[in-house]
Amino acid sequence: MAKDSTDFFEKVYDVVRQIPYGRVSTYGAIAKALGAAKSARTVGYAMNASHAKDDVPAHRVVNRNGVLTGKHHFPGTHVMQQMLEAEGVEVVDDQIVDFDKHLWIPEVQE
DNA sequence: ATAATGACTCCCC
DNA sequence: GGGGGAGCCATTA
Repeated sequence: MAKDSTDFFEKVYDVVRQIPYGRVSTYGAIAKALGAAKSARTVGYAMNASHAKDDVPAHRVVNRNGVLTGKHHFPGTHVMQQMLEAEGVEVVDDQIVDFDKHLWIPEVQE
């Protein structure tokens, strides 16, 4: 790695860090904010490396349906859900309740 | 450079 | 409404 390749990750981390407390965002929204709307999948890949950054709230990032698709990548089983609930985000069956209300779009809020 | 993988998304049946 | 297949992009082997 090394190189500017990490720059893409940095951009993803930067956006994720901007997600306010009690709010969530989607891979597509983040990818779009980065200028690569079709790189939603790549954003998820970047999140895979987000474990190295303890300041990246990956638990606030879900798929477009508001489903905790990446919960399996967390150390615990319901860690991601508990974290969201701890922030006031209601989660049921690995899915965020009132996702539209908790949804936060970087470029719009930006 | 090619092929395979993945925390996604869209289109079709 | 639910399920299956293809597309896109970045990383790794």
